[in-house]
Amino acid sequence: MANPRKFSEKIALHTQKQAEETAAFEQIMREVSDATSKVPKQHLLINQSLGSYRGGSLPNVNHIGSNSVDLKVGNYG
Amino acid sequence: MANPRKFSEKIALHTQKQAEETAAFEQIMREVSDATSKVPKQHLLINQSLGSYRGGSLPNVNHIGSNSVDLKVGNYG
Amino acid sequence: AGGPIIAEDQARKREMRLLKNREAARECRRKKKEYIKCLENRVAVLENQNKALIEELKSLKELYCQQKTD
Amino acid sequence: AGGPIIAEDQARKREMRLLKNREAARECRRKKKEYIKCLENRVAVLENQNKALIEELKSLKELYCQQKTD
DNA sequence: ACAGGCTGACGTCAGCCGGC
DNA sequence: GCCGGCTGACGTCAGCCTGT
Repeated sequence: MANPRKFSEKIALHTQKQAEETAAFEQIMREVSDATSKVPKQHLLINQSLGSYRGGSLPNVNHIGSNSVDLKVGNYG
Repeated sequence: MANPRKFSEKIALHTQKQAEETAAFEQIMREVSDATSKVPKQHLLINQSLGSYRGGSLPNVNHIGSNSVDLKVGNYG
Repeated sequence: AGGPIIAEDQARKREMRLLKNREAARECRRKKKEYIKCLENRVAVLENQNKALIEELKSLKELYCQQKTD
Repeated sequence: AGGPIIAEDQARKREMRLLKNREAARECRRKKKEYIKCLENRVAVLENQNKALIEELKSLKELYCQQKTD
């Protein structure tokens, strides 16, 4: 049941899990972003220029004909 | 070069990446654990009983003959 | 007699089975290939999310430690 | 004449190629199967690490927000 | 029970690419 | 150049599982 024989069901399970995990990932990223955007106390300092840089290059599985979806992560700044 | 033809090289690349990512994962987990173990200010309250519970069931790819290694994550409490 | 006629039917039955299984094998290979692509893509996505989560954890930890010294 | 002898050599050459390719195909199928298992196991590991990182991020965020109200 | 759909494994052919 | 190792794709056989 957890490991079906048909490839269609395996693909369906993986796409479903990927959708759920991506939703949870984006949710926690937004929550942390919202929590850190509210300045700690009343300091009001703009110290968010460096330290939160997200600019990694994407793994790029096949580079052509790989039907890759949702490979890059958004910028939750 | 990034996508070899031989299966041996593909497996080697994946195992290498997995080792690096596991090392980075364990390192950041230890760092966060050490940072949170030092009590904030001088409150000295033991409020770490609930909220940091890590006891998820493991995905269990094949349950037999899957040669799974490093499937479970450690408890960095 | 009716012997050769029955033999012809069995031969056609066999060819039908082979034809069906031929097309099924093609579709099965296609699905298997698609499944491998799905796994590779899923690995890439999880890899990026892991890196992003680690970076976010580092940033939040630094913020937490900095604020703890106040 | 030497015609049949050359034909025998070519036949043995062919059988040798077929035998070699036979064993190579078996090993290739084995490696492919092992590669798929590797991918599935890697997905499972990344999945667990992802969940653990998200939980750690939640806990640290709560600690950060709680301390921010002091 | 029995037929049919999918898949695992086999052997073969064709093709790519690195080394001689 | 050409030759040999690996792999992609094919058709076939055997086997499992489900629906009838």
